[in-house]
Amino acid sequence: MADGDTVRSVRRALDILFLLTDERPVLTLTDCARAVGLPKTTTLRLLQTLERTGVLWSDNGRYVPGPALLRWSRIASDAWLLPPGVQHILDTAARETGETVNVYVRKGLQRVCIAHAQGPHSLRHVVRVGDELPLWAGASAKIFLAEGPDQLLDDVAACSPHGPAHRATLDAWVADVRRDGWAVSHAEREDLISAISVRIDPAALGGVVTALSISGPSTRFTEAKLPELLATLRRAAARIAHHNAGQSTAQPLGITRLISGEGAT
Amino acid sequence: MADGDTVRSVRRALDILFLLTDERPVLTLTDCARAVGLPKTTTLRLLQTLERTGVLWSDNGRYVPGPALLRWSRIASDAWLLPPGVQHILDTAARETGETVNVYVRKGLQRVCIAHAQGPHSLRHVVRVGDELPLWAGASAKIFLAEGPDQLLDDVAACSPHGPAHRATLDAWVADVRRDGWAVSHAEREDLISAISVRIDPAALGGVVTALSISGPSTRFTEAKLPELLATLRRAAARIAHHNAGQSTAQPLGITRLISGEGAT
DNA sequence: ACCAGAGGGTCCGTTAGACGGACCGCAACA
DNA sequence: TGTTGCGGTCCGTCTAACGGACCCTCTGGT
Repeated sequence: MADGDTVRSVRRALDILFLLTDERPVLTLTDCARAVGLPKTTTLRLLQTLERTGVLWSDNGRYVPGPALLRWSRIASDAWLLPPGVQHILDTAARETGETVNVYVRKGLQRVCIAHAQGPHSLRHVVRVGDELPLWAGASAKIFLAEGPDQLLDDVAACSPHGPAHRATLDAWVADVRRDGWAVSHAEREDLISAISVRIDPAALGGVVTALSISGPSTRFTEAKLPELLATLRRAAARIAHHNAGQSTAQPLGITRLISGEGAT
Repeated sequence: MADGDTVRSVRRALDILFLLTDERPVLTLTDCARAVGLPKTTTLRLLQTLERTGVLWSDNGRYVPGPALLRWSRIASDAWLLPPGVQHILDTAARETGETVNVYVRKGLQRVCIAHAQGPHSLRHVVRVGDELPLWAGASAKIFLAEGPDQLLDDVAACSPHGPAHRATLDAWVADVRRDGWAVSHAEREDLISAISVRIDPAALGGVVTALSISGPSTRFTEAKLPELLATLRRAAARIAHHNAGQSTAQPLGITRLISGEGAT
């Protein structure tokens, strides 16, 4: 499936929707057009389409998130077993440590951020929900590698920028994680960034392997600080597991098998 | 702006996304194709487009909500000043009364459901987030009419199925709401359905006029039951207002002026 | 009062890209 | 071993998305 096998106008419409951020939840025609690099006419037509379907609301040329997004919000949170209370747990951990807290799941040879909270530090590591990161580096990547089959290690090594020789490193990481129950990374994927990660009990999340991580500038992730970060991390992971176990109304969702399923995208 | 001024393929893609519901968060190609009435080929192309952008995830022909929906979830909730805790308040009210609880805002000559919770009764009134209802009938409609300018009453009466003569009824309703602070409706818009509604303090919601309502089969909305329902409703409205006032980090959002702005769609 | 500039929105001829019928391969089932 | 139902691919047709030119309004400047 080449990229051209997708519908251009739909891609463009989604590009526009992706312009929405926490910081700028209001779009204007000209801003959109500039940002997505399309003529105003085309942009307007897409915005109007989004508006008429309730995805956006508009008035006087200002476009804001519409109720359709709220509808999907509910469905998506349920499907991902991320009830509202989980966000509060993440926020707490972010406040306690001052750093960025992220939740990842694996999708094929990538890990995807499905929830996050940011601490107060002005120098912070920013990963947004939906962002995809590789598996060949990073603290949470190691969690997934340790859970996956050997085949996964082969596949990841194969597509690693360090080449197939990276496989030995992966094996060492996996051994560490299996021994310690947690993982740390310093400037592996990106300079200056460190992270520490643990697994959330999959039993509480429909069997989906999920990694919880705290990340930030390496200068704040010293050996001396790690135990404290790890403690916060473990506490948060336990609270999430407990929180979900509480409302065990959680039916076996389609997503369960889906995410754990193999097969590189 | 005629309907033809919107992009067909985008409309179709959104139609597919609207197939997602709480009950059926997993889509398959053939199901979608049947539901939206399109050839499999076209449907597949749209699904693939949604998948490649992270809006859906797929594996073995099963499509589930993707992380992009989670990303928007966050943004939409913030923009609408509906932090996670609000849902819990609605759920509580739904459990206490056994009925359906809805939150509406006005958009032009319509009211739109922006949040809801369902009670345990198997016979229940179902309104989903994003659904648009008219202003010429219904308990929460009366709340909005009482808040709006006289012009609004004219416009609503003009498009009412009861004809312009309906204007007198609207005036009477408005007088009732302004006197009592709440509204009730019995089988006004739809047979067998009753509802009771109050206003949530706009000050807590960025100045947006918002109606909170409880609705269900008329047989359960007897005169004797109304005081109890009203008490629950008022308590929930106060809790929501208080909850939002608490986290008054709520910056003045774009949506604020937008929703309160006049102008029929 | 007048102009300049920017922004939202409309019109319409062109053509590229979305469309969908025919087809394939696979798995379950009889 | 034929049949059905499903997810997915191919490719010629033609429609519907595109975008340049244009208009209107509002705002700020002088």
